[in-house]
Amino acid sequence: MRLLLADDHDLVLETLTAFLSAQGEFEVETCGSLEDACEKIGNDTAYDLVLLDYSMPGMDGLKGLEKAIEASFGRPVAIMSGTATKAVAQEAIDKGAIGFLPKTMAAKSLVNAVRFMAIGETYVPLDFLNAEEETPELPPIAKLLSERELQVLSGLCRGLSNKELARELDLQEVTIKLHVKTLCRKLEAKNRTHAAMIGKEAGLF
Amino acid sequence: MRLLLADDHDLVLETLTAFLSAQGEFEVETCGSLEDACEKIGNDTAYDLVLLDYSMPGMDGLKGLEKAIEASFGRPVAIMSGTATKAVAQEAIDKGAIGFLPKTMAAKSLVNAVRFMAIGETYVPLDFLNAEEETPELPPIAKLLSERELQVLSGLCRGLSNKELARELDLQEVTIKLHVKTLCRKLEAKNRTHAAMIGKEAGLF
DNA sequence: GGACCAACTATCCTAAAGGATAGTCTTCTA
DNA sequence: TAGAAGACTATCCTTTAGGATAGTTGGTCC
Repeated sequence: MRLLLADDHDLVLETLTAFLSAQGEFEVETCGSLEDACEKIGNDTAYDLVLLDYSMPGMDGLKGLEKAIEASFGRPVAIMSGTATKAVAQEAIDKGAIGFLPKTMAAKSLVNAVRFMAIGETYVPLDFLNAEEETPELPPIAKLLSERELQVLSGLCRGLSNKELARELDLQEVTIKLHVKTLCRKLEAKNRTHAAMIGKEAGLF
Repeated sequence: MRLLLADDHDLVLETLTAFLSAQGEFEVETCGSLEDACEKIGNDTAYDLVLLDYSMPGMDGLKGLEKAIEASFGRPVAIMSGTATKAVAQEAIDKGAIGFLPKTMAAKSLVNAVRFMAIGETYVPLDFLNAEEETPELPPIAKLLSERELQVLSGLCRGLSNKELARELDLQEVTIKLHVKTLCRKLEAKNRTHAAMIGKEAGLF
């Protein structure tokens, strides 16, 4: 079974290669960028599985995945990552990846996953998909504000005036002013500009 | 020689362990969080070297490094990371780490680095330290603005009024207004709030 | 039903922002 | 050394923001 591993972290690449090779059933080739990977895929006749690191030169999010899939003529391509979220995993699958491997998975599971994917079965670790959404850190500020206030804050962040905001939300200008005031009070902001910055800082918008 | 590896990425942890063990000269123990690492360091008499992943539960930047160093009573502790910058590496050394290992280094170099650090020598890969600073992307917007305008923009981002800004910069309020106007023109912002958001978005401040 | 609350509206007012035009410096340069 | 350019100031004006106070509506809780 022939594998292609692509990762710019040589340490990971080499140790992983050593590990898989030691299983006796895999013939592993490696490279350090998406470009090299596509070239190898194009030149060589057949890898049973291609494993791409998510944060590797040339990847540019999942655009690199699409390129690799295109180059591979339907043979399995999977994504592995140490940092990517559940959402990214889902998107990778949607874009045609045969699987998603978080680097937090056990090495033993990896072997099975690779066998699985090489025969064309989609693989994503269940515990990863079922994990709690890892960003409940957004609402500490969002919880303070009502829905309307969040809409208004969003407008502030886009530099809208009260009048424009009133039109957009189909409200009177005075009402917007009121929301801006309470919003500033809740966020402890000195004015609309400050409020917008606090919202931005908190990662909203 | 006894090593302790701490990383929440099991895949990396296990393959790395397998690789180092295969060298025949290392006895490797592992754990998956800073807390576990500190406990092991505390209980056990002597590791020749402790290797901590930079982005691991409990690390909280380099605060975790300080905790581990404290727990280790002067025995060598090093940081490894796949993403951290040169600046982080420097800071780690400043805070007492015996070394810094990017995951982009070759596995073979790792073995030498580990030997080196275990005998108390500081190790950071030269090519990593000499690498170009990877954030010259700040000035594309900053270059458009004069020094004064940047100062004013900074004030906007802190939610200051023109009057406060005038006091801070020891200028007249009208002058601040002028700067705000030209600044908005250059940034193509509709108003001060929008300008502040653009500045924030661009990573200034 | 009454108390309460949230969202919204109205009127009135002051302060701040935003814009225009003109003028004073200093500094750099043709 | 004239003149262009940048930073700053002055005066005048309009629009917007921000704040206070009071009133309406619709829903929820007891």
